[in-house]
Amino acid sequence: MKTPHISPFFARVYAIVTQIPKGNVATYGQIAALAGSPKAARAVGMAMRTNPDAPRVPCHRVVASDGSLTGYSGDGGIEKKSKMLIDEGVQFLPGCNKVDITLAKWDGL
DNA sequence: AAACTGACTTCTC
DNA sequence: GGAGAAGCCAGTT
Repeated sequence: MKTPHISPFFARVYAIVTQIPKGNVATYGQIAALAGSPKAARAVGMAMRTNPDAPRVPCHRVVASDGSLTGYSGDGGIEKKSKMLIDEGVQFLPGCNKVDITLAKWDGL
């Protein structure tokens, strides 16, 4: 693996996202807190948008604070993202295009 | 070096 | 309950 010229914060975020267990999801705020700044949710989102290691970083496991799927520059957009989460075993709220963060939120190890 | 932008979060109406 | 505005962090231009 090559060393992409990314800032340490980005690397930290990617590491955290990569460590999210299957069937669970994490919020941007949670990742930001683990990265060292609980209010850097926006920066975390930017890291996902940059996503230099798309297949390596399960950015689809990262959702908003209320479980809403946001962003996803990949193919299919939110639709594809929700589909992947369902395939991973993440519970979704009925009638809403959001994940059941109440049950699927990552413990943060 | 300064200003703008962005896949966020939270409060208030 | 839904919509709008403000605040925050880090990166990019």
